[in-house]
Amino acid sequence: MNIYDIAKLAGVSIATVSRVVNDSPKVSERTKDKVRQVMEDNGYTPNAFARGLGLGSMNTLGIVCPDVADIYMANAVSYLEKNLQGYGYDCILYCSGYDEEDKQQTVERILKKQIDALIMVGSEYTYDTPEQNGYLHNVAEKLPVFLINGSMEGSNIYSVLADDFQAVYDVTEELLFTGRREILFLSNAHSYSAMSKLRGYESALKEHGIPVNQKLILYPDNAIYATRDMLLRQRSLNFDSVIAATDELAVGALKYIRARGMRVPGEISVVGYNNSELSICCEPELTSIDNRVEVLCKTTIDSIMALLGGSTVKQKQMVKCHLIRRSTTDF
Amino acid sequence: MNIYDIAKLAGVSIATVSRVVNDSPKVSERTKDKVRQVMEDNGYTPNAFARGLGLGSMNTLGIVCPDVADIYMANAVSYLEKNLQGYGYDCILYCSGYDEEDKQQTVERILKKQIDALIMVGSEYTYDTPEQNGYLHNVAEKLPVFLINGSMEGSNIYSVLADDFQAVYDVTEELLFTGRREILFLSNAHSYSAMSKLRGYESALKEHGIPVNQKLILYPDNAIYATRDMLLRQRSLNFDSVIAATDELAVGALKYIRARGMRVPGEISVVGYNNSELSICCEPELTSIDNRVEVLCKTTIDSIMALLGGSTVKQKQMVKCHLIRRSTTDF
DNA sequence: ATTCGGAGTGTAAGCGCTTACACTTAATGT
DNA sequence: ACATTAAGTGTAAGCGCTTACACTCCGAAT
Repeated sequence: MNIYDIAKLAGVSIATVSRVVNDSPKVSERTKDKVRQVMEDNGYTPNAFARGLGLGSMNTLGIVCPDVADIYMANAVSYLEKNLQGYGYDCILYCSGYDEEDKQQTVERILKKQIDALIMVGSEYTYDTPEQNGYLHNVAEKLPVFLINGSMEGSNIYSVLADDFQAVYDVTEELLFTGRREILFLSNAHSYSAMSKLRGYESALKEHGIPVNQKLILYPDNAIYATRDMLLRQRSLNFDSVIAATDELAVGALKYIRARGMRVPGEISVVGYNNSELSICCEPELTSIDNRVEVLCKTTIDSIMALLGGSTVKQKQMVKCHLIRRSTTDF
Repeated sequence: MNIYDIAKLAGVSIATVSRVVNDSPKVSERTKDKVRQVMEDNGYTPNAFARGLGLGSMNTLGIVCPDVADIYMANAVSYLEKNLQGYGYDCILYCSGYDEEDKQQTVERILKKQIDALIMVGSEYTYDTPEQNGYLHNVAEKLPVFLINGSMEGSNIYSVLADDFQAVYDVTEELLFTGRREILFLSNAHSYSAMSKLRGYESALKEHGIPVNQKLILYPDNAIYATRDMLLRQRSLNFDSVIAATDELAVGALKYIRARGMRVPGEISVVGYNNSELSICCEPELTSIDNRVEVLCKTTIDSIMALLGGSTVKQKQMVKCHLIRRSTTDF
């Protein structure tokens, strides 16, 4: 059943059928009704490939993230998909993995699809050196690339970032104000946002004349047990508070603290990041920095729509984080 | 830059270029190398729409779930996407919401895309009456539909289910064996798998001569605080154990129990469902039924590939659950 | 009465690819 | 030496749609 069949059945030309499908104002209401009836009666759906060929677009975006199983990314993807619907866009999801090679391979796959724009969720897609940049620039040559929490210079590349630096700077200060001096920093990776957080931590310490102790900066795998076990393996590690780059890391720290029989926040304060479901699941409930995925995603969507609509768009936008105070801190 | 340009530059016909793109054995290696070189030099990517038009497929599947922000579904989607990659399939993700109307609308959107098969994650896509069936059958007329945790009769519809009935039956028995008699059952919905779980609970009680107390069957929203608060609102609710249809509900129960100052599992045992990250995040760590998303998804993928490969496939397959024993039960 | 213009519709030329079929070589068998 | 075949390549006809352009009406303007 194709456009010719419908045209024949409705007694019109294919051009008219096409116009009805696209709700062109050039067709009289009477004709529209007639054609629509025939389409409905025959369960006709226009062939998307053919439309894509003719129109040059199938109204599809790509969303890439290292892994949707990660709560944070799942939230982002969920928000993006649900809100892109309203604009008539569908989303192809790519889980690229964390591995450089896999990420590149994912990009190859994406290039083969005819996508209108690409959204990359996660600071894992930030690169400093030109060689690393390479593959993303290849993509950007063909379609606009939007980085959420990632940052990269380049034409056709746009980033929306949380102000992680400031958020960690501020919370570090708060910990200092409540008398904490040995603040353990748990990072999840060497990604852009992880680095921003770390710099926020270091800057605040320096600002207040506290030397940065490298032993207090750890990089466990981003999982609860992995973090707990790594901490348990450390010999003679003393700290009176923890800032973690994700809630998983923070909960891992809580598990460690519990294993050592210490009190939270009495002996050790803990601050998590992302304000995920984990932060209200654990005991005591976790003070966590909310980097507001929804706002990040909303901003990104607005930019995409503006760009696809022909407007020009800011290449870099920043969103403030919020500190959500719960029971693992005494401020 | 299209196939004609490449053909001209390589000094061959477009048929040959096409054959090279599709790695046809009918082209000599020498010609392949030459054409590939030209393609590479010019950064040529075949137009996916045109290929789709010609081939009748773009190797794309649809994945629908109510909401990827839900950890359980995020895990499923993640597994599906990562493993479908290897077969050369990309996935369009649809978050349908829980609302009937929204689900229907999602299906409309899906029908407009040219997809090879549809995977629906979640028992929310189960229907008993023919009228409700309607819209899913419409889809199934056009492409094969695979339900993960859903169940529906119909041609071109395939379901892969966890044996939730047996899992809950068994764990209910275990609770009875350890002397529990007032088992609170927390359900998340009236979906198919939720019903299976409930029937498992009721059957086990009946089997052991314990009357089913309807007051002990509750349906909170599937969120931690919502569950806790609902329990706090109940007057004179006594129970010595909890079986929850999700980990969120179970953690909500834990929060309630803590708020009431009771001990787990001493005074109250708790069993969750899905064995998600939450179950190792909370305190004490949660005994949870693992319905093995990976196995469900793996089974589904195998079925899809078999079907698309032309084989016939079982319309209904069942996967056994595993009980993961942690600290909220004393068995 | 005649011209003009706009509304509605049809014709046909793409869009960029796949592939059946035809064709050209060159190798093989007799 | 000639028929036969296989391997490699080209030609052209789709695939199902969009849309520029042409055309036909018919009412309004002259």
